[in-house]
Amino acid sequence: MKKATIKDIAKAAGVSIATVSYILNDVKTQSISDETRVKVLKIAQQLHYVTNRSARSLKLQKTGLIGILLFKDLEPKPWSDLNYVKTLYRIEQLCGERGYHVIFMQIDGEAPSYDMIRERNLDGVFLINVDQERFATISRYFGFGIPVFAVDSHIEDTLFHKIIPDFENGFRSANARLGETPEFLVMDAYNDAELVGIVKRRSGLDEARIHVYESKEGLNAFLSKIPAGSPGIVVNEFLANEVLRTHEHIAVLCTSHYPDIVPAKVAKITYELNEYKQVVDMMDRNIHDADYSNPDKFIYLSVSS
Amino acid sequence: MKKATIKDIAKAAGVSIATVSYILNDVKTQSISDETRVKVLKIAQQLHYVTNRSARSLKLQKTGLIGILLFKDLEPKPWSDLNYVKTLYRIEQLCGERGYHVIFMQIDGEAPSYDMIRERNLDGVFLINVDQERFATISRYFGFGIPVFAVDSHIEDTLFHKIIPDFENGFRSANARLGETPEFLVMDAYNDAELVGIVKRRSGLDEARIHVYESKEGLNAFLSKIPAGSPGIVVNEFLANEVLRTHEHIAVLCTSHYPDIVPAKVAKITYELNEYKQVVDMMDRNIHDADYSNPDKFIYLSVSS
DNA sequence: TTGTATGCGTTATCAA
DNA sequence: TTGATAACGCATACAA
Repeated sequence: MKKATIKDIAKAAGVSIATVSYILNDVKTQSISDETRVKVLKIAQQLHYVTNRSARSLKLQKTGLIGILLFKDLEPKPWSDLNYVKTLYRIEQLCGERGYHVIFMQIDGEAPSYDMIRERNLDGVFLINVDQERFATISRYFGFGIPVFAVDSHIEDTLFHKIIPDFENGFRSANARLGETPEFLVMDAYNDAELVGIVKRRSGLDEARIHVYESKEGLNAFLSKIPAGSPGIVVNEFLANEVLRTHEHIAVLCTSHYPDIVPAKVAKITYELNEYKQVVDMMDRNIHDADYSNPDKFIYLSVSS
Repeated sequence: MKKATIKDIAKAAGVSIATVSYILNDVKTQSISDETRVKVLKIAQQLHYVTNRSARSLKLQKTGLIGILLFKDLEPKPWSDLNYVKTLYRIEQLCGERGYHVIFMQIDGEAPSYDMIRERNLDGVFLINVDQERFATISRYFGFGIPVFAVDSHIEDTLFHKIIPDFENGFRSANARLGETPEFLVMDAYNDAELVGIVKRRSGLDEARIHVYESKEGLNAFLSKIPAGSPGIVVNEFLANEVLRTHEHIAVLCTSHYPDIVPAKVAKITYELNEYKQVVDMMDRNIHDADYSNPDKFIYLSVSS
């Protein structure tokens, strides 16, 4: 049993292909008699018609496809997957609500091929965890006006949009929750040196008081030099439990969106995933109006209240 | 700057469209002079030509698209995401190596729309965590000969392939590692009642000695009735740490592929993700030879040695 | 209010 | 060894 096409519907209804297309797409500039409209719609349903996206894409030069490219960590941390998957879920859901379908692809190894992006004619792209170097390579593959968003990455580039947690307000809230000025900061290494620098600067703490996580041993060595009871801040909830063994007076910035793993009594700053709604809307507009350009190149995930 | 097409190459090279297509696709039945071949290939590269998959799909009636549909849990557990994402990564990678692209979609809510499957003409589909009921609905959407694989689900259906951990050998290894007969079993509730039943039966333990996890409180109530020191088995590494507080003599079946979260001293049974290679190969063959049919409807992830 | 005809970029059949 | 050309299924400008 082959799939029904517009032609099949037209034949069954005794009308032309064009008429069927008008009705199915609800084209406003055409006026169709109610009689033929209901007839065609009914037959379409009977034949289980669905539109063939390959054909439609070819015709419209729009595929309705969004790429989510995940750049794998060089040395993966157990928790990074959780962060990424949460982002993936959120974006997929929002794209789905707007009628887009999502192509998911991991970027791995030294010389990955980005052909997919051009072969599939993606309407928009999200890059998760991209670092500066690979970004330079990949950015040559589009820039033909398709909207690109970098998530959890900091890119020195004025052309593309970036989405990162609002560290500035995050630290402000953390300080407020601590009640006193923090004396140390423990943070994740991320994938990208730029992003680490940003977090460091936003924290307002001296370099000497900041520890970038590499290993449990390194972290413990750092903590052993901090007097017990000193107030501190931890960026990334997955590092919090380790710190809590020795230092209880901390506030945690839950940048991985899994606050539940931190004990309830600890001060937690969580982030909204709601900003992605704006982001996907922005992308949507960008796709429809080729000349739409938005000056907000930075989108910050806001601190939950 | 518009994207170059075969036509552009043909014009630039002074040959016909057909010739270019033959060369690019390396069609064996055609013989092409070396001269034109290198000329065309060179121009194609200069123009940064990539094939337009919409057009190719339309013509070939094959899209090179594999769907991975993730059925969200009704009450999600924090660890289930980790399991799913691991599977997603693995399948995407294997599909990518074989030239397929992956469409990822979450299935959620009461009345999800499965139109994507038919609109995009997927070449193959993986269902993750599907339950019996939704499977019945979705199975009507294909069955037009496209290969379907159910992962981490147990479906009463002889038409489709299922992939689940090899519980039988898992329990056998666990028993061996314990050194004595286990006296209790703690396991995850999964999404699907069928799968729970399977695990229970394979364990060989009485119903009264089996606890299906619902909440921490329930688990602790169950454990409080088990004498300390009794040997037991835990299915799913994410439950292990909770059990370990009171019962140390356990063996853990790491069905979520994150064995690292369990302390090193504990007996762990891990599963291979290698079987997915066979699975994707099977799918690949299925796609190319429409009449290929494989009798092995069950694929078990094997226990690591 | 409806129909005809063209083209989107490919692949593949047949002819040259 | 190459080239015209007909589909694939759809959307739409233009005719009727």
